[in-house]
Amino acid sequence: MLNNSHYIDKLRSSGLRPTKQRIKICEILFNTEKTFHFTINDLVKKISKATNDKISLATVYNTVHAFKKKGYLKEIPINSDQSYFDTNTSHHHHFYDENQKDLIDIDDADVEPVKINTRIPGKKIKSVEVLVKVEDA
Amino acid sequence: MLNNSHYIDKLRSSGLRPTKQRIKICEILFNTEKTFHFTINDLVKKISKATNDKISLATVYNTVHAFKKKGYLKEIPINSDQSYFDTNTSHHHHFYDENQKDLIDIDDADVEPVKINTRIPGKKIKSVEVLVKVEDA
DNA sequence: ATTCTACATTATAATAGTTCTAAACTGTTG
DNA sequence: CAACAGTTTAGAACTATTATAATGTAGAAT
Repeated sequence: MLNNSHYIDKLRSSGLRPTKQRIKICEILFNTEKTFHFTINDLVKKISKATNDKISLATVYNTVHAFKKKGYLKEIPINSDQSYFDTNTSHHHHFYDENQKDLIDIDDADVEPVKINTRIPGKKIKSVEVLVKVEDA
Repeated sequence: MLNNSHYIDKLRSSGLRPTKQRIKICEILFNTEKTFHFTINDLVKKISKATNDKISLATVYNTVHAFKKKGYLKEIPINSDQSYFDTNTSHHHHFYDENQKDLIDIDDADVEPVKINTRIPGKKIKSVEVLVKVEDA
């Protein structure tokens, strides 16, 4: 168990009360060196491994959405039966392995900037996401 | 009611029996000059406008999936509460208007080819999809 | 510190899209 | 035509997600 004061400050400063559920979820999501992708279901499993006090499913959803809204998580647009989230909020694209149903980051240096030479009048670009679907060769 | 023999041939030659439900759905999806995007719900509405003999929801799902498998439709990867399909199966990317929840084709000439300078060993690229999310300016 | 209040959590119900089931039906082949 | 495999169908089942409403709790006010 590491020092949680960092998460407490982070939560408080973004207007989220540092409840023990949110702190626990912060530990699971942000205590790692490497960023990763997960579904709600993945996260629920990680939580039940990491603690004895279970967190209700509704809270997991609420927390993930709150973190997404605050920019601590990104949702990755693939159409799957469930939503994928990414703890790496920096700009980057993804491979999606359709056999393994696994998401893999593409280092932004490995993608030439995507140039869109057209616009929708009255609209501004919010994001440009590249999804490279791969399958067994 | 146009000449359906074209659809009948097309279906038969791809190993799908030309049932009246499938022919009707072909008419709705492929009789237009312009390609378009739709959800299952959109398609069900179109069908009920176009015919009195209703087609069961299960059949609509079955047919759309069969057509997708045969390459007559493409599924567009956005995470929404429902799946979007595209009758334009040629290579192109999309704008997604988050306010209107509307998909708009991007002419392939308006996008510089996306270069991915990395590979996953043992995997081959199946598709490269760019989704440009836009919102009210 | 105790009380207060707005925000959070919880179990559960509700919802919505999609898939499954198994019986009835139909196109195709022999 | 008979037989069979593929197809359609209504409805049930399933799954991810969201809503509900009661209970709990963090932080501020007293």
